[in-house]
Amino acid sequence: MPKQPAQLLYSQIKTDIQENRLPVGQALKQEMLSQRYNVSRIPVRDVLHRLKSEGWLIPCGKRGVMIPQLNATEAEDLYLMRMYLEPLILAQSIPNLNQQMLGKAADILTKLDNNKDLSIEENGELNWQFHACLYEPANRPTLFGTIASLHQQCGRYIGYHSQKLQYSNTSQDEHYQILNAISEKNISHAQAILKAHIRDAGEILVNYLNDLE
Amino acid sequence: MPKQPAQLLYSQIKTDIQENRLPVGQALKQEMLSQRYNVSRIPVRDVLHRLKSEGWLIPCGKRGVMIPQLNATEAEDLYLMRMYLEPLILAQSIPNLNQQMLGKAADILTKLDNNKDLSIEENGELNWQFHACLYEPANRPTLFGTIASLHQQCGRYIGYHSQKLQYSNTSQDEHYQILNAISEKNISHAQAILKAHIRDAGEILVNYLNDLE
DNA sequence: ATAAATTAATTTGTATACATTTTACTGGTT
DNA sequence: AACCAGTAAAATGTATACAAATTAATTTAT
Repeated sequence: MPKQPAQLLYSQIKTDIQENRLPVGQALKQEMLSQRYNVSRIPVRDVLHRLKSEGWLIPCGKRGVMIPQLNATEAEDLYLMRMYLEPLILAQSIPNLNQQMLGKAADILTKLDNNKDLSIEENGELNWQFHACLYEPANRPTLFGTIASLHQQCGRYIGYHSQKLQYSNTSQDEHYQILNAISEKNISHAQAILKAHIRDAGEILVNYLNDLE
Repeated sequence: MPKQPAQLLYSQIKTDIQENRLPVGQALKQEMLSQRYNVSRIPVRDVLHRLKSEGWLIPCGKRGVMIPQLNATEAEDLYLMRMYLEPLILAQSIPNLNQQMLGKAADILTKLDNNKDLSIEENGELNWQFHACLYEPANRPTLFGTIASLHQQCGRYIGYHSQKLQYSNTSQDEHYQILNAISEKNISHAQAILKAHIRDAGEILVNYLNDLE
């Protein structure tokens, strides 16, 4: 999908952060990265700034940036926000949802069921696409954008630990339940299941992160 | 406060957007901006990217950016999110709040009362400082960061129209009510007032924006 | 005359070179 | 031995120059 060289660099660095191939907790040197990926420092700087604004990097010292340690409180915050914002947009989406969109969502779930051996990123991407196609009909670009950004940030946590977390089975069950409630246009029920779905995933992740120490 | 040249550029461009000194709805040319502010295109590019990620600019065509038209739906989304997120962080903050912090908040309200002829930015900045000093004790950097970003984006709307909106009086009343509920450690009451406070401000703004057409 | 295609222009993206700032180190003093 | 100052090294920020891409204008064909 990404064709421009800088877009590629962005994906590469993000993946390398997600899979722990870059040093955590110490300043990332632009020179080092530009050599590693064979580009000049200019696109590196662009990407670092972008990743910082997206929460993948945090300030380090007066000017630098670094990869933040995984942190249970941050994960808790991310899921807390999702818990409250996603039911909001779902409520606005349901009146606009048609059969075609429900079908599209169902197809994504089928894909998740069938391809059991998806890579971390592919799995996360499909999961997001499912949620996204439920939310897009709401026609709320700003709300949608914030939610998308929260999902992105969750990706940093999910990605690396998904092997150990493996809550995908119960997660899929809940996905189907949400879809059922939506097709019945039962807004408050759909909201409740969605909220519980996010809370469950968040709790598992937060507990896991707390057990690391 | 901003000392580095690029930080200055960032503030300048943002202010010029807020006060309508730059063309809305058409591509912002890097060359034009670099001449206007007497810097090279490199820092201009940095600032444009940053402002885009913060919602002050949106994509325009395949590569450019532009200043988005003020939009009632966006304003509604921003206030909707604040309505749900700020009570969350307030609940986590109240147990940690001490007298000193309450005093600091009260001082800010006094400043808002006394200096009736504050500039748009100063007023908005004080308003944010009041909210921020209530939320910081929660020790929730991620949640806090998202809320701060939402306030920033609201600034684009408030700033330009605050003369005509002038809801500052009722807004100040609510500020004091919130502070009272907090000092009594009545979490749910404080949350309810805060939520109503945000809803009121949002409704006034959204109605105003809708009347523009 | 309108629409498609090719070419010219404008505009953005990237590399290299240089200036400024920050960080690390060395040497001297208490 | 610890701490501060001053200097050297490293890293980031910025300017200029050039390449790639997009947008516009012009030409050509139907």
